[in-house]
Amino acid sequence: MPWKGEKDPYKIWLSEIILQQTRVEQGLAYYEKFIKAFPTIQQLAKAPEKKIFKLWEGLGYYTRCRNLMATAQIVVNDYKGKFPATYEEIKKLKGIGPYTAAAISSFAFNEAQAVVDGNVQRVIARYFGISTPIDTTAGKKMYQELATALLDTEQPGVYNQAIMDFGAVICKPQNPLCGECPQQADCEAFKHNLVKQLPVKEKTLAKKDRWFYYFIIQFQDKIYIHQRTGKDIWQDLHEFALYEAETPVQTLFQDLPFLKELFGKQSYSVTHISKVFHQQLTHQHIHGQFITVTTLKPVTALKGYDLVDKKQLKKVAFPRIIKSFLEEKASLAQLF
DNA sequence: AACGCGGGGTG
DNA sequence: CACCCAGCGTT
Repeated sequence: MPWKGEKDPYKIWLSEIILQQTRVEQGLAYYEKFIKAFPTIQQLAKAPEKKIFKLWEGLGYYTRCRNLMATAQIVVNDYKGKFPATYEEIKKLKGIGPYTAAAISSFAFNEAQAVVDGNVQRVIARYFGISTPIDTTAGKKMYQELATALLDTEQPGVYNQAIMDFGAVICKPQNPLCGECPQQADCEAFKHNLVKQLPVKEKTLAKKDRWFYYFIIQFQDKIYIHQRTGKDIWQDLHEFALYEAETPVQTLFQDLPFLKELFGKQSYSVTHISKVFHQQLTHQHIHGQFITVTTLKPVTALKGYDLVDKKQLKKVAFPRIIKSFLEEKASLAQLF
């Protein structure tokens, strides 16, 4: 992995933000794209938002991207482009919590801060046979304290790297390699046959279904899109005119009140209806359908929307379900 | 303290 | 299908 042994705090920071709740194999290509496009934090700081979002497209947890841009600005403007060098200063930056601050300060500056991520929690819970849930305040405090006590303060960076690698390679979530584990004899979970049950997590959230109907409103060779705001999913990504329903729509699309209100007395025609697309999020299942509507005049009721040429769509960052639709053969045929 | 945020791999 | 991933910010 290109960030192993890396000492440039910019590169370490970028890799750690990308890797938050993200598998190394998934994040690697994004890291390489970003480093290639923005070799320094100065170049990242002056890049247009749109370009950065487009590079982040598909990676998920999009507030990470906005925080990335904010932190690049802060480092360039308030720290003269030099990344702050202590845990406390680093942790003040946007999108950087205890884990990321510990990672950057130990890897780049050799500060004695213990990283606690999912790997470390799992290793500690098993090794010491601790059943305190990892997703509670008491649990987080306990694992952080233990990790801090275990830290090799002479070489914190190497130690942090090692315990995370150990968790990722040997002490894996499922089917850990206890047979070849050098710590087997001292592992409380192994002794008591509790490896499979540790670590303990307290809450499991229910998954909910949502039905999204995207109206691709075409006027000449242009389509209305807007950027999502608010606290819902896909923060800052773009989308078409959205009608969300709590249950699947049963009526004919051309009769939908949503459309009638949008167009008022203006005429419109539904020219294409896509199949139903699906996107699985961690706690939501999105059912999405795309309805193409053609009109001869601009739609004044679409406030906050941009009328964008179809050819420009490839420069815009969309959620995966919209990207899937745009890349599907039938969609390409009817839209372009 | 509880909750929400993505997309993808694994068994 | 359930689980989890080099977590964080908001309420």
